[in-house]
Amino acid sequence: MRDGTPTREKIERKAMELFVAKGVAETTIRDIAEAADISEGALYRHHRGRDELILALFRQHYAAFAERLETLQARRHGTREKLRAMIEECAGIFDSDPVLFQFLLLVQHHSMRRLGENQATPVEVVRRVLMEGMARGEIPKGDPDLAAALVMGLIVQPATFKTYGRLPGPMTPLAPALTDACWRVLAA
Amino acid sequence: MRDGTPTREKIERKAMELFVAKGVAETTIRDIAEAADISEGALYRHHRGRDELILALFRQHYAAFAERLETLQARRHGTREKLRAMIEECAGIFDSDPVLFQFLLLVQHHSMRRLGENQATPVEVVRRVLMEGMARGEIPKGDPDLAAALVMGLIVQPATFKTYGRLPGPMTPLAPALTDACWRVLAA
Amino acid sequence: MRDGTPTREKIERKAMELFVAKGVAETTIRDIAEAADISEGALYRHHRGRDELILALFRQHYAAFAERLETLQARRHGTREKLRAMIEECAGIFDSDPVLFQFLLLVQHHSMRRLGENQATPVEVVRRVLMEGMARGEIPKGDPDLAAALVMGLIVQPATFKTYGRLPGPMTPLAPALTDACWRVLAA
Amino acid sequence: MRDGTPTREKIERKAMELFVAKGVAETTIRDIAEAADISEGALYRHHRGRDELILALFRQHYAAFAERLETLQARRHGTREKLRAMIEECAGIFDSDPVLFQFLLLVQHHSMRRLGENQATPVEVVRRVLMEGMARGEIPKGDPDLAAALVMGLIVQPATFKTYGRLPGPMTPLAPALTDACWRVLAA
DNA sequence: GATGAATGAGAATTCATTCAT
DNA sequence: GATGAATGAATTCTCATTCAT
Repeated sequence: MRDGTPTREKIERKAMELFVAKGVAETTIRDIAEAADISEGALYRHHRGRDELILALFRQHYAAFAERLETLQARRHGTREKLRAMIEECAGIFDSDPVLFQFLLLVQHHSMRRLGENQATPVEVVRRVLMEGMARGEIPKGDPDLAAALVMGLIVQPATFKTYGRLPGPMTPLAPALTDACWRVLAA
Repeated sequence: MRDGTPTREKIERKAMELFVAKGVAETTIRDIAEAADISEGALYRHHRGRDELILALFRQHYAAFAERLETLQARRHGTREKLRAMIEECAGIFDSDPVLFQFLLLVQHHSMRRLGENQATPVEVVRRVLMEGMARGEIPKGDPDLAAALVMGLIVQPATFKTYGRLPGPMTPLAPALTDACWRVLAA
Repeated sequence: MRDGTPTREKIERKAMELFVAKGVAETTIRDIAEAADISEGALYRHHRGRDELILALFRQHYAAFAERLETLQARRHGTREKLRAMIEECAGIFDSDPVLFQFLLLVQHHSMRRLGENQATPVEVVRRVLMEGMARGEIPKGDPDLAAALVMGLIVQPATFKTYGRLPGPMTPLAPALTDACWRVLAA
Repeated sequence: MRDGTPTREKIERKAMELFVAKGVAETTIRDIAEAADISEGALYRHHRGRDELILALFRQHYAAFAERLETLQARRHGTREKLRAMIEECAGIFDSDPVLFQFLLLVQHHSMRRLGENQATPVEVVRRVLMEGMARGEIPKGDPDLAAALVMGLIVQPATFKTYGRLPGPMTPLAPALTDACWRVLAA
């Protein structure tokens, strides 16, 4: 019997590419089916519908991304070192799989509202690292949510600039500078 | 004699509210007409079509916003002071007209690609301020685009957090802290 | 401005004809639009969707039918006379608007489940007339629901036979015989 | 060695249940396959297709039902006794296999049109019994089709009421009353 | 000037049936 | 013999835009 797994993967990969390239709302089922080289109807064997596909895609990668960051930070010691590792990872993903990165960080708004409470998120990981850093006295005490917002801003916005061509080249070489920037902001 | 302007303004205001609340793609002409309390057909007396409405809305406010920042910064002396004034202005808009702020900074991506080269943008203003600061030696020389990205990130991301309820309260009280953060990041 | 009422009426009349001729499930929106000589989309200005159209059609005529029976029976005195009038009315409708009659009595099953408690129904009218007849001692006391079922069966089944061609000719000439039959069944 | 028959029977039984519960048009191949715990494809090993399944189901049970009635009536003497036996049988089926009864008498309309001329039907049996009763002078002469319609109505409508919960309890206790009612109607 | 009915071009979805494994 | 993935043709529904009144 035919195995549907490769098809499912192709659908999801192509869907993500289209979402990033054209926008989620602008991408139709037909677009996806065409890109994945299957019929429109076939898509429904793998996902209940358009919305479910988007959400599944988002949840799945968002959670995986959060987990990668979590694993990385857990292996390091010291807030600065943890931050450095996470930023490097972000930059690495941006360079090796820009579609994924953009999908997670730029396409997100609509999906975020449906994520549910106990979904692991990259923001949560960052926030926790910073809170623990504050607890250990490595960075001055303050609002951990604000701190997380600042760190996220220092990562996401350069990525956005790169996406729109305002900043050239890969992101990885920028990682040390971003880590420095974060540190300066935090080490008030 | 009635003036068509109030209707036009009502359309645009309601459209913006809907774009922010539901998303641009998810907002229909019918939604807008209903919210503005006019018929669908009447909308076409004020705007050529849906796309034109969106673009007009965006261009108009984006340019006005850029101009406000430009005026503000021109009146100040010193990069830090200019930055402070611009951040305070952003925070003020966020607090007094959150719909506008969100429309400009969060709903934007799709429109941005069609903005055309010579459209004045807030990012341009920030970038120029930073470049001049570098030229005058007030901040260390570096990539002005990267510097602009970092500053924008430190403003936009906290705003995003506030929008999604991750950070409570108004934005204005945060302005000094954000200015500080920017300064630390820039004053490498 | 164009008045949509004639269109709405045309849609509903043609829909009913098709429902009776082909069956509800077998009738598509396209069928209806074609028969009513409008575009498919236009249908949605008049009804929220297919299901709502069916239900509206059913409720509206079912209630009107119940009301006609109610008015008729209220004007008469004596259970037998009331029954006679109602049966004559049914036969009259069957002959003058067979589509309506068939729609109400044959197409109904699915809709009946969604009718809601306080919907007036022909069955209720018949049941009440019989119950009052029992109270007044005009017919022997018994289960009014069973009595209503028997009366309905004596009307509906001949109508069904006529519909399928098993019984020829119009229904009105049959009315006296049906009234007699009802009376015999009830006057146990 | 496994026999394919149980599977076929399971398919047909589940299909009938679904047809009665949801309606014929609303029941999909997938529904049936799921209920019968087989794959969609496997269904086509037992039936040429959906329509064929429905028709087979109907023909088979309709004919069997007619035959049961025929056998029963043939064993009895006197029209009234024959009627009594048939009504008791109907009530018995209604109580022991309500799904079958409903399928045959309530879900039928669409299938009936395709039944073909020489298909044995319960209505035919009833009609013949009544015609013979008229010939033998046991009941007054009249239109045998009308008589059959009246008898059918007195059976089917109470069953319908029971199905929709308007009449409570099993049907068998009602059989004598229904036989009486038929007799009164016929013995004009 | 305004209205909202109507159009027409998709969009998502469903589903009987076929077919590779 | 069985499976369930894939197809393709409908089907329902949406919506920007036009147009008669």
